[in-house]
Amino acid sequence: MNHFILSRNRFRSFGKEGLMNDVKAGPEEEWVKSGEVRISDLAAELGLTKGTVSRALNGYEDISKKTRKRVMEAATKRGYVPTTQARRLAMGLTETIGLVLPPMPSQPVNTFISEFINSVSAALHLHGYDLLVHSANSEESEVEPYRRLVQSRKVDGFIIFRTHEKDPRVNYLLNEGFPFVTHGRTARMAEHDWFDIDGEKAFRDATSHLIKLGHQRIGFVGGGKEFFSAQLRLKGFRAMLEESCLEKVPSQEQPGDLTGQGGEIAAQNLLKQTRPPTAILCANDASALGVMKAARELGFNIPEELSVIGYDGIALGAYIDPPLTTLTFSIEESGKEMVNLLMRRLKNPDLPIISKLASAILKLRGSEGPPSSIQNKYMENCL
Amino acid sequence: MNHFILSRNRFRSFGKEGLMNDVKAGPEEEWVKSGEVRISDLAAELGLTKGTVSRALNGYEDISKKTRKRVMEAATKRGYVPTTQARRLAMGLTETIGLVLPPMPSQPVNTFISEFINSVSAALHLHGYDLLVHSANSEESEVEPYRRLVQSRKVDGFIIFRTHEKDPRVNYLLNEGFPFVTHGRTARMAEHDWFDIDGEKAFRDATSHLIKLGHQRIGFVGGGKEFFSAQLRLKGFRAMLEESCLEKVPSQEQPGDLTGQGGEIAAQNLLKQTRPPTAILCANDASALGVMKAARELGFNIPEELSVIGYDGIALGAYIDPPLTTLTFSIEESGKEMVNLLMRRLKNPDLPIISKLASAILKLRGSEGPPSSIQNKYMENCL
DNA sequence: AACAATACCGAAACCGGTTTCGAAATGATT
DNA sequence: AATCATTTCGAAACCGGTTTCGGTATTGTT
Repeated sequence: MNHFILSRNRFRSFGKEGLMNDVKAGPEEEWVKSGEVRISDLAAELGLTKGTVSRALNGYEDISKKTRKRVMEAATKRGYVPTTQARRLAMGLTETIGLVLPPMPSQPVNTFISEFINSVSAALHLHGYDLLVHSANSEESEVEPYRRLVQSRKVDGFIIFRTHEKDPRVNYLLNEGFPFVTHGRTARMAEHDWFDIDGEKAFRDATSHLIKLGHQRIGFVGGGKEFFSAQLRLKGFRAMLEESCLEKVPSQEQPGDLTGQGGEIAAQNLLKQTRPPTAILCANDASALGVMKAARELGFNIPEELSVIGYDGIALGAYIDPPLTTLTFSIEESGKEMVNLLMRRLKNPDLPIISKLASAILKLRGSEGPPSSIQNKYMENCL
Repeated sequence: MNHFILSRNRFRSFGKEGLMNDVKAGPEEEWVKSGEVRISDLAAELGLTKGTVSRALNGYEDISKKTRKRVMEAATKRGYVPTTQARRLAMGLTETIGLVLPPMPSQPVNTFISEFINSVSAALHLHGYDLLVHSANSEESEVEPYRRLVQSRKVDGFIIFRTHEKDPRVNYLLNEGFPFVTHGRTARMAEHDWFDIDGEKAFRDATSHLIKLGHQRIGFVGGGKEFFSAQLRLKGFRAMLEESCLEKVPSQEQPGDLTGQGGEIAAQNLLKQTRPPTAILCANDASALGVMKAARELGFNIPEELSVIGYDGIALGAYIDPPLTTLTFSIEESGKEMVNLLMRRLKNPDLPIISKLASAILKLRGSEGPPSSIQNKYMENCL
């Protein structure tokens, strides 16, 4: 339990001796406690200066093979691991990336986030970087956490997700010249690296799929105007309707908020109309679940009387009845790609902006099908 | 974009001047770029030494009110924020807590994790601590990430969740004398602080509820022997069966693995028996969803022919059909409590071990009900 | 053998803070 | 006014590394 105490200044004087006594030195001179040896200890033991030891360990060319070997062996034998804080201070970087969680909605249905954190963290680790996860306080401004992390120099860069079209976080970081990558596009996407899923194409595909099944009145549950991705999904939906010469009924586009509850409300609005849609596209799986719940309660059978398609591909969707058809993409790949973009930027801040657009695929699981009565008049007109 | 460069040694010489030129000094002497002023700059500006400035800012008693005020004002005016890395190095602590994510199962249904991270992160922030999230590589030993983080001194303590009865992480950290708190109990729980939900009582309650509804053959889908909490839940289940003089049929206890898929398999085993259970208790919600899926496919109506109860209270459970009855607890409270325990330990490593046991409550949502045919013979015998 | 080139390492500054210690300035006491 | 106690601050060490610079010792060249 002394680990914590030993590292404090006021007890510094006992530090070294206390350590020595504390160690049960085995017959082979083993050290049971690890991480308590400093570079100066190594240097003293080897009769070198700490500068030399440091250079030896870091592969500098001006160290002879012999001493390098000696240093290496002593280091592994003593279990030397450099103190991260000191190394980072000296090198002027934190080797840490910040990820700020959005304020949790009251109904968190976000299996996405944990998967995303996991993949980002794993990818960062390959580059020797750590992930600092910060939670956003819903009372303060959205940029406040970023500002704090930048000012206190706790991170070298950010990973931002759930972008808005006009994103204050992006504005702030661009203004500061601070490195970051977004998951999702913004109005200023030409000025920063980004990774995104082509939601527009995804929703074109999904809409097209529904149209081919014979649907003519298709509803849409969006994800809140503040999210740019939701806008793009709506755009794809509209574009495909237009292409197919289907009527664009404004009342069939509902806002939503990416939660189950939002989906519920949106579905009620859609289904209580005199001519309700025969299919509903949802901006994410959570709202799709809300839609399905509302539909059940209003007596709509899925998929016979109502087709539902979500977006995100959450695993849970496969376990409900009927299993949710959804647009999926690899979260793991997303995390990896974003980390790659960010690492590139950190290594060389002056490289040109790059971006990557991945595509979602439509995973048919059973919550969609042909409408009960098929009428082809519009189709014929168009083709 | 020069933020990154300026902080590097090789360009240090331009650093200061570069800053000054870079700043568009407003009429009121505003600094648009923040965080580029060091304590030595402040000291020079005020004609003080950095030691004095530091003590003034940190509220030492040996600084006159007048100079303290001068220093404070200059600090806020210049937007001075101490460089975290330097402060931490000097103080010998990292102000960072580590959280290692378990290797993600192929079917991640963990809305729990993101909520937990969120609440822990928020609670830590109140104490000025950061959260370092690390992902576990499934190929290496479970303790390896902890060892690395300890040796490189990246964190001051850990938050561990999903404990095992004999938990190698706990063993390692206890051996190192390194601070941590667990979410869940272990065989050595007398030696470390822990927070847990009383899963035993929760499952007694749930079982009791089912028995009162008239169920006599109740199945159980566990969570893998490796998780201590799953064991305790099983224990509560068994205890209540015993109390009620119901037969404890071994074949009605299935292992499971806390995933939807595991629940599916377990349910198939349970329901294909000649006398299948009329109710199934699940170690978590994810497996409950798997159970419901398998039940549907085998033609069991829920809740008429089969009652299902889960554990975790994930929000998604409310959106399926029927809504999942489950044992819930406040994840936010869990996070807060654990952080409190850990902070107490960090402040004073020698305090006695304490623990906190919270209780889950049974949230009835509709996936359980009386069995189709009620027989009371066992009940009578017992009472 | 004398000299230049190279390999190798020590000395010292530095990163940006915190904390200890002692000296000077101030105030209180006699 | 002299003495002593307090306030207040400067000087310097320190945390644990990294990196630059320069000086020997060694090697290579003619």
